Amino acid sequence: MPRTDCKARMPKPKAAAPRDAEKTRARILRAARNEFMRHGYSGARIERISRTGRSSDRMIYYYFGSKEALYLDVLEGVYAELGAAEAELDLDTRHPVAALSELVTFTWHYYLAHPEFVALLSNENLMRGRHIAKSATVKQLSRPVLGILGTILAEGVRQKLFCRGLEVNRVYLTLAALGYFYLSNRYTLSSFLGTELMHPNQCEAWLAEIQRVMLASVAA
Amino acid sequence: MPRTDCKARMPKPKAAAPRDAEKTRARILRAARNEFMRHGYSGARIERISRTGRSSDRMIYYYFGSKEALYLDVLEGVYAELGAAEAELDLDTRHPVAALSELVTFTWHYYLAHPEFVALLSNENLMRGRHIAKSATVKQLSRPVLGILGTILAEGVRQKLFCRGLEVNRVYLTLAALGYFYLSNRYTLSSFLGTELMHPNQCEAWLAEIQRVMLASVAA
Amino acid sequence: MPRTDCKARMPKPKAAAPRDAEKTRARILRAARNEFMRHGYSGARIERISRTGRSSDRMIYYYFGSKEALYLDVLEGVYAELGAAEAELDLDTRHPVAALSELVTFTWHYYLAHPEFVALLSNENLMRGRHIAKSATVKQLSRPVLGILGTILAEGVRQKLFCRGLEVNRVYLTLAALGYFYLSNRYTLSSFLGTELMHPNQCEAWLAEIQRVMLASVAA
Amino acid sequence: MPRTDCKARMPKPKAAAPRDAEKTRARILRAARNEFMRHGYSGARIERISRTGRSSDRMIYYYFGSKEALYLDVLEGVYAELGAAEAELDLDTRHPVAALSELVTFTWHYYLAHPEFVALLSNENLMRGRHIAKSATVKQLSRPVLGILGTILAEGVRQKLFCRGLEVNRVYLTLAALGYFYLSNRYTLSSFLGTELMHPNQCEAWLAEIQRVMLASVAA
DNA sequence: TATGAATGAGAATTCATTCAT
DNA sequence: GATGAATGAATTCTCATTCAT
Repeated sequence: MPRTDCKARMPKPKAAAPRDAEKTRARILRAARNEFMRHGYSGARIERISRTGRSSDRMIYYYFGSKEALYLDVLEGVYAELGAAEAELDLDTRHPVAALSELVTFTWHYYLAHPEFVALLSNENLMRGRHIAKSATVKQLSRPVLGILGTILAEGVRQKLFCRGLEVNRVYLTLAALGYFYLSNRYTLSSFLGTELMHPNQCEAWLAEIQRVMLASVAA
Repeated sequence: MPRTDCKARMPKPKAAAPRDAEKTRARILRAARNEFMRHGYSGARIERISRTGRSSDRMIYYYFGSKEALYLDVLEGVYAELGAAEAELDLDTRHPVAALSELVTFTWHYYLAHPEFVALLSNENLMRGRHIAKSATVKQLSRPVLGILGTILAEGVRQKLFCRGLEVNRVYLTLAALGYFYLSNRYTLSSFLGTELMHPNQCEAWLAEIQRVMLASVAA
Repeated sequence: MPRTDCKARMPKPKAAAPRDAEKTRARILRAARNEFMRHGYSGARIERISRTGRSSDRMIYYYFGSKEALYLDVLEGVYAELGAAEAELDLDTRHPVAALSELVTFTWHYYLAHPEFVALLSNENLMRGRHIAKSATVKQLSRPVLGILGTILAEGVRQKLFCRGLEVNRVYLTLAALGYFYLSNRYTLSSFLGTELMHPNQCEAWLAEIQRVMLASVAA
Repeated sequence: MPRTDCKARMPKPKAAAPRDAEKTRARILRAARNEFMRHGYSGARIERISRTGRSSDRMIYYYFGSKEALYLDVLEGVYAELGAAEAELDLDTRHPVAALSELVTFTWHYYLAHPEFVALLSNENLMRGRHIAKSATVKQLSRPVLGILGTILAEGVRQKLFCRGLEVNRVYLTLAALGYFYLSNRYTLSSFLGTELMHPNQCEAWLAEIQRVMLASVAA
């Protein structure tokens, strides 16, 4: 039982006394996002969050009320950001192949750049969507991506580039699955496949593969 | 007083105290698998496991030594079972399309029938593969599937049914991703897509879609 | 209902929950010292400490982090107190015999008045100095006694009262051994010798004996 | 939380199946002596004893009944051995100085060769002689040393080599203290004095010092 | 004579949360 | 808006000990 870190309260370390509600709240939220990503809901520790966020346990309760509420806030934030990013997508649906390709790229890069999104979603699913079911906010968040994809597919069919009978939900599922799974399961996959999946070259190659598969699967 | 049924009860009212090491160990293991699946590593409770397994906390430590060791044992078991199932696959590689299709079906049904496999793998990845990295056993387990798939692809190319340049790892990733993601993320997906993904019809339809995508992606 | 004395009691019937960190910490430390003295490290119980210290198990971890850290804190405190007491010694080294005699008396009385010092040291030695080795603090504590004794001996030699060739370390060892052993081993000794060693008369007599032996052993 | 040693019960390691009551008992006793020496009563672990003694927890209860009874057995053994060794002392009391010197040497070497004696006695004292008080056996054990020492002192006085008025108990206490303390407190002393007390040279020198002090303290 | 399985009481430690200022 | 002190209910794990064979 080595004494690596000293957990005992020492008299007044006093590092930063913010006095700025917004910033404190934001720091906590950022720290929480990181903590929940790394450890999941059960594994996350209030104390670690408050420490990382240079605040105190007490403040977390002051601002968020409970661990669960904080978690929900994080979750909603992560969803909202994705929604916002999707809303900014400006695809030229007149060129369905290019548009689809761009959508694939966007999705992949989003997952890649937002590991916390992937981790939090996986965690939420592990908990059988317990929190997401509760969140009114998440349900109201617009996820325009299905609409966009629908438009692309329709135009593709009209231009006889894409085959008929494509279901937007299924195409989206394929698109998401190919990007998400590669990242969410990278640890066990690396071990199984013996490849360093996160190496930039590998990532690029995988994006190309997703593109290839997606196009093949919708092609007329 | 609790209900006393016809047969006279001896002074030991204990639920079950069988002097059978193998069975006790197995019951604990089964209970643990279920608990870790439902709650992840951190959320799992030793006490719940011992209760479900009709044993005691103490016996868990007697047989497994620690929560972590128990978790590892569960993980290894789940892996070993998949390996064994894959080893029993008997595909006729002379017909590559049918063989690939069967492999897809097998994989999908395996995930579907073994939610604990999906959940435990997701959890392990959430923990950044911490435990799997430690397990010598898991690394030694044979996963013959890559070999099988390689043979199928080679034969497909030889018969000019499949396109050249396919990488077995990537094809496998696609195959796994399409099945795994649908199930691992069903809660958030259901909420987002507004579909009841686990309805048998939906499941069947999704298997058909995986088949379609897979074939399209390897077709010559 | 517990006795309600004249002053009206607020809803908190708790024994003592003083919002005074210093006092709480001190109470715990005192209780711990007592507990470790009585039962040694392994035998000591966190729960007993928290009860005696009118606090809670939780607070012990709040302030000290672990049982081991608490033990170390106690040990350091006990050492520090001895160091402080030695530092206050004001011996007139011009009269070496009297000074030595006073030092003997001081040491004996210190051991006698601080059974926790004797017990904790014995316990620490039983554990092969495991904790003391870790403690940076203990090593830095000044124990001026060797210096003082050195001066006394030198002056005694100069005045031809003490014999030449005395080694300060050995003289100190003798001095300490004679006092310490009598107290540390009093239970087995009482049983063996059939004397009530802790009777005040016996104690006084033993001090006289130490004086006699010490003087005889340094006399010219 | 590293998994250094595997504490889980593995199916049948089966190393040695003694089938010799006496030997098994003896092995357990030896292991117990070692364990109690190293860890004290509270710190000692039945399981470690059974492992070291190549037996099982169950056997300890079979032969000794309880941890406490085992401890007592060890304690009594250690005392009995000392008594036996003292009984074998064959000092020529006609030469009191030489005889005293021999007794000193014997005592010192006994302590040096039997660290378990020193440790167990210290531990017993830490527990305020709780067990020794209970043991009828220990009380009956003859410790002839006081008689021997008495004879030596009387003869020394008769030969005008030793001073009058010496009390055998006190002389014995001095003798024991000087040897015992050096060894029992060697860890804290080493740290304080900065000497490697257990180095053979140091040990020899200390024996010489004890001789010197003893002679000086009894000399006429 | 021996053993593996089982147990209950307790041990240290953790954690989210609330109180008082 | 902020903080340090305090808490109670768990939670993992340990330990001496007994049961059944």
